[in-house]
Amino acid sequence: MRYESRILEIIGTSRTHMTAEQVFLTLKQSCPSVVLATVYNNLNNLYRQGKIRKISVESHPDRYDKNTRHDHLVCRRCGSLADIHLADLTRTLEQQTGFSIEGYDLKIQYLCPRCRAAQAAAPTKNKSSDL
Amino acid sequence: MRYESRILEIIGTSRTHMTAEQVFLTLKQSCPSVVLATVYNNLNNLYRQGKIRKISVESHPDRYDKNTRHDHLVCRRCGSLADIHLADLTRTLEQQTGFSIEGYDLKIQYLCPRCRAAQAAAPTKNKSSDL
DNA sequence: TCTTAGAAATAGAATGATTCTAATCATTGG
DNA sequence: CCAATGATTAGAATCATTCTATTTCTAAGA
Repeated sequence: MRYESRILEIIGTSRTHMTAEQVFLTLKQSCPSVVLATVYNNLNNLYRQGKIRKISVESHPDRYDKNTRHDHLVCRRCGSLADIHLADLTRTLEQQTGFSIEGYDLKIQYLCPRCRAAQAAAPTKNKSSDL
Repeated sequence: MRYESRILEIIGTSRTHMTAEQVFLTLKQSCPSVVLATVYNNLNNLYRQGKIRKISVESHPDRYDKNTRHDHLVCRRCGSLADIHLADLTRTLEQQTGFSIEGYDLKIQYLCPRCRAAQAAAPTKNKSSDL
């Protein structure tokens, strides 16, 4: 896993939620010979090892995020993701479900500030960008 | 939207979380001429209208579910989904985030009873079935 | 140092899910 | 009866992701 640490670094330092493609393009700058499949392999390994998170938003490619405990705000209009740190629910959920749980994903749908503004101005439909 | 109500009915009465393909196959029994693209169109419309839910589990095709407020248990081994009714967090989340929120998705990772048993018996890796 | 086994990376084809495009088919209002 | 509009169909196209086969590395022994 020659690229693992580099990929981990890229994801760890990114302020956005990158797709495999974006990770690939970034990595390619320092390692021009790397190939997309390798990035997928590495991302999957890191994910299986629990070192990164994988976030699927309907109708968007999967995104990867550092593994610190936090939740996500998802804009229902442009699909953009924002991190948010909320109280940990693990305890509560274990009590409520009666299961031993391994984790959870909480995605909150809202209208991001940008889309809120856009919608106020003109109720158009567009796909965006800075996820 | 000739098929909308029928599709809504199929999803509403299903005890499982169906993929577009499964909805298609079921619908085809009563409407043999229907086509997969139509099912996708209808599902997307219903989803946009907020009449059904769309659930994406990494590495599995999207699944559709009735729109009653509930959460999901996702087996990290076989990807199966189970419904669970937990207390509504909307209020709490609005308070904590400071945003007006439109909804949320809570997916709890666990090991489903079947996989728990399988793992106890033999720690094999298999993909399963009854989502 | 040379050899080799196993792991990882590469290239590119293949797959699977989903969307798109264009053509056809109702249904409704005029 | 005739557009006009919107839904459906067929099938191609796209996009993300995985797979297969081949090659390259690397590290451990001989």
